[in-house]
Amino acid sequence: MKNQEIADIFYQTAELLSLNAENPFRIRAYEKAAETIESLPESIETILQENRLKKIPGIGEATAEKIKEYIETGKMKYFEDLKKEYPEGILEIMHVPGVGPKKARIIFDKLKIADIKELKTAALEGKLQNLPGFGAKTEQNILKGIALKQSIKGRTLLYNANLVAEAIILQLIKLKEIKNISPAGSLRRKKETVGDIDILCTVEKGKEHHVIEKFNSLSAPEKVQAKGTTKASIITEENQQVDLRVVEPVSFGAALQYFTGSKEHNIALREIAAKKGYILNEYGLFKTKNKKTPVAGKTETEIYEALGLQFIPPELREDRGEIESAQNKTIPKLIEEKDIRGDTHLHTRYSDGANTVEEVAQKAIALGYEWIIICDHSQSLKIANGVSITDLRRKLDEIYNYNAKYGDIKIIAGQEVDILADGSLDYPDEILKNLDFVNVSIHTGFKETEKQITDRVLRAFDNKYVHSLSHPTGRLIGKRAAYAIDMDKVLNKAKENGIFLEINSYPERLDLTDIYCKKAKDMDIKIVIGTDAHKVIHMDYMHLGINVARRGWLTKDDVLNTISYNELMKSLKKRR
DNA sequence: GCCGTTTTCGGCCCGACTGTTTTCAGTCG
Repeated sequence: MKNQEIADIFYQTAELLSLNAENPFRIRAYEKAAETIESLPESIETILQENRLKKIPGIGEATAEKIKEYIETGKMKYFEDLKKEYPEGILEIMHVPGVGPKKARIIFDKLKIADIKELKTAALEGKLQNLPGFGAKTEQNILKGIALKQSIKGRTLLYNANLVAEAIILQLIKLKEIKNISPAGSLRRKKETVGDIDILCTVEKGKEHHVIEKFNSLSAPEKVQAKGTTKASIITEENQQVDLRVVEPVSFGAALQYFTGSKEHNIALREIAAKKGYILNEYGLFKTKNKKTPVAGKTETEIYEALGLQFIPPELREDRGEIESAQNKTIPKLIEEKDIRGDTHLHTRYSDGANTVEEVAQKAIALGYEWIIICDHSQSLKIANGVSITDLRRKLDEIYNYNAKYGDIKIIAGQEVDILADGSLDYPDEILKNLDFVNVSIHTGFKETEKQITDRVLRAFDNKYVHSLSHPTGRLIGKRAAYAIDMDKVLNKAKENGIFLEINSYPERLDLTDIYCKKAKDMDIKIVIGTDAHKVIHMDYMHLGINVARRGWLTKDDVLNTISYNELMKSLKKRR
């Protein structure tokens, strides 16, 4: 799949064009093409082969040609030529907070500075403040920006960002001036990683500064990035940037909508507003001719309704078809936490889990579950204390006895079975057939070619005892890329053989991703959500899997965790 | 560069904050 490579080239093309002060809409067109390609659920090579490039919204004559050229030759001449105009480090300079294309260009043109190191030296020597449009303050801010860039985290796992946001909201909510408070931005959209944390609150007019002051006091004074009457920005101890926006209660819905984004979703929404003779901003929806009295603004729902749209859940707001769907009133009722009746992927002490079968069962009861599936690692995975055949028999006995003795929860006997190098499974069929649930996965050979890995998985799918593929792409967010796997082929075979795909809820996995969930749904492939808990406390990660499912447009009916024990057992026996 | 039941040419989302300026450009989200 060359999707990401091509998207990255288009992103960089846009940045280079911005240095040249190109037509901003042309720049935006490249960005839009990049965003679209990045979130395609199929390989762009396939789309090219089938001559469908120009059917993709945002891809036109020029970008289609460039994609074709890149796939066929491995190069894109237009981009290569643009790159030659500047030294490599210039984009890095442009990424310093406070420096954009205009300033980067001046720095390069006037001082021939080509990387961050030189930029820092020049700032320390006072060489920047005399540049046109620069001053002493700009120079200091650039130094601060360089330090910030080096210290601040990139994107943070959703799970961790949530903890930071919750702590701040807990502090702010004590203020009596605050009427409403809510996370916004990618945090509210439940994106798998979060850049800046956005928090929105409403405050009666005239009292904003109390709130802003309190917010700014939550970080070291020198880490306050901005403070106005409606907006402030700090860096927390965890080096996490947090932005607070303050609006009046009458604008809560409009502001929540606006600051939740995504940018692309909002742009599309405002285009619709303009066509209907409205203007949409963070204060409300207004008639173009009367910008004083809003038509809507208190709630998000009334804004969407005024635009002729169904309410769109935040998780879907990525401009990936949700607006058309809302126009046609076909936004699905997304799965919710309360729909969940069980967890499909739990480890115990039989392999590398910290708790006993009984402890896991007790936690599941506390969560209100009806059933759980215990899936420990299989025998060859020594590093995770994979379960030998002898121990597996003991485990099955224990589960059988538990179920016979207690009626409080149904424990289903499963295993997470390794797919070996040749695509065979880590237990023989006569063992597999005793398991109620066989969840296969890859833990070895991450560096193999796409064909090798894909073939292993496809061969595993041919085993009639297999039910599900766990963490299908193997990625660890921020640590390890997905292994090379042809997801189109995997999805097709899963469809053909009735194999389920797992959303692994572990904070750094979240694998399947939202995009493939949507694709699986469209192909009518069922999804299972497993927390992959290695301690009972990890069983609380279920909501993270649900976030992914919701971002992937999944309803209750698309996910097997929502069905009863009897229905589940019936569907597990289908293939055998 | 993309796009089209108001258009194949002329549009393309909107506002806050900061710093360098004397009314606005650049950056950011």
